[in-house]
Amino acid sequence: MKTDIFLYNSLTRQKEKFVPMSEGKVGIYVCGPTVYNHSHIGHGKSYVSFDAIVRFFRFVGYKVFYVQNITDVGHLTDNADEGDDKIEKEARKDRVDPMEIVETFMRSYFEDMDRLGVVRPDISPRATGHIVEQIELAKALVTAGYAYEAGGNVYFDVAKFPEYGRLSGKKVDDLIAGARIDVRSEKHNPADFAIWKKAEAGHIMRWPSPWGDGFPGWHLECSAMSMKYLGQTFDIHGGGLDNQFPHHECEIAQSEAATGKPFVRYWLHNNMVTVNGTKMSKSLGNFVTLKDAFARFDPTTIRFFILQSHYRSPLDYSNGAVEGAGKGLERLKNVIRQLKELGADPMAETDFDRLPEEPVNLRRYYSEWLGAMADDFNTPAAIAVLFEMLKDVNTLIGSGAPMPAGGATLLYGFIRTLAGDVLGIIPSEAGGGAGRKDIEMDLVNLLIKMRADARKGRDFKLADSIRTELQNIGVILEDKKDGTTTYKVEK
RNA sequence: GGCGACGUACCCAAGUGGUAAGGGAGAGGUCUGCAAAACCUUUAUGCGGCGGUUCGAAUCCGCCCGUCGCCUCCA
Repeated sequence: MKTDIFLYNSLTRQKEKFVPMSEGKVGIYVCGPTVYNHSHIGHGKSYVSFDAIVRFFRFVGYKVFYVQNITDVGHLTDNADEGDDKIEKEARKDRVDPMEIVETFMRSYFEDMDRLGVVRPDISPRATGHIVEQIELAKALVTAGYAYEAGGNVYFDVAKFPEYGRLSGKKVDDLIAGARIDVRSEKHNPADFAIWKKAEAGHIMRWPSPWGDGFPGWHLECSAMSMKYLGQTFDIHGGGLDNQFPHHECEIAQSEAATGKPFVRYWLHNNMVTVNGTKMSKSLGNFVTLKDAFARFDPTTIRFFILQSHYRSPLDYSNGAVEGAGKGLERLKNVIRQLKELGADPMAETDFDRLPEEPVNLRRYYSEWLGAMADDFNTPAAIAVLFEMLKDVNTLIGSGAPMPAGGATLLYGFIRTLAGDVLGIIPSEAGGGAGRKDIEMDLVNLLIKMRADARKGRDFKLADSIRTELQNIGVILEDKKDGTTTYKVEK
């Protein structure tokens, strides 16, 4: 391992040194989306954050097994016990099969994540694909006396699990005191939550079970699937802070009651996104979808914006803030472009064990970057280190001093690895002159040549006209010091 | 009402006991036919307010003010 990693464990409310269960390996489960709508900027923050975390673990040398579920049944509109199934509700509205809704939005989700540069999980298990496992878990809980059946529903008996509330810092008594009027008298205790729901007549998504036709409760899937793929006890469970209670609390209760073993060793929770200062939520209807954001900003800019604040800090989304981030990112991209022009070999591997201190002190910058990331994945601090390094690189390039042999390649590889491979904030076509191909590229180059001729003849009126007209269709020309002109395509 | 976070320059945002990172914007400069872009320099004696602990606090403690979140679906 390149370094020890310290992370903030929600369970103990303090930073702890990460010690894996199995040397060199780490198992991570992150709560995935319920696929009944397009993903919003909050999903973006959550999955980009965990993507950076996973990438960093891999960079440091861990073999990571990353599981992230897709919720395609059981998530109700009101809470774990009441309301319609979110997916089934959408399906009714559109008069389609629920699985069509699932398919549509699951694809939409992956499409958005791909654009954000989120590396796909190793497994994306779906709740409907694990009904058997969920029924088995429910049966085990009933058998062990932790759950009971009532009218075709199965509830977890919170009173039997004294640890309930530990993760979120809540007391069952307080919950009961603050609970809404309990209309379901069949529950032993108002705080009990459903692990299996009876399917009423007309309910589309249903499966046979020992308690009659029904469907699994939302919390149950994460227990069943995480333990199936990662074991009864595993290293890291992540998710949004809003799921800490009740979702994760319920997962712990179900899992530990069933196995008698600790469920998760480190809990990681990312903070929420607000929009112009207020919370974004589906019920308020003020959420910004990622597709909305992409219509305005480059996905890499969104990713950069997200990683410029800490995953445990709230993030306020506003056009101005993202624009500012985008301009900062341009500097990074520009350096990449310049290093390419200086002949950097993009394929060369970087040896991080043998970094030079001259002419840029890469050894020091690497050490600082690594320290920031290892300290609870402090991506904003890590990015700041990269920008400090950028200043040195720019000074070096601007000084006109000869670049040492392999210098451009080394600097390029350094940035490429830390900013690109780990943080994912360098788009794959970074710094390339062209954003379009073939004939369009040739046409632009033709116009550039015509403009160069006009300038040579001091016909600045024509030259400026060409520049302006190109700008009007989104092609920005930039005259270089050596007399050449490059262009970039505006998003 | 219960629980928990947070409040750092014009904006965004690191920093959890040793004397304020980074980005944007602004200002000055280099370059340029001009422009754009790029690059360089610069911008908080102070970290919501008032007390306290300490040789020393943005960092710890107390109170107050303000914002946000969870307690009901949400990443």
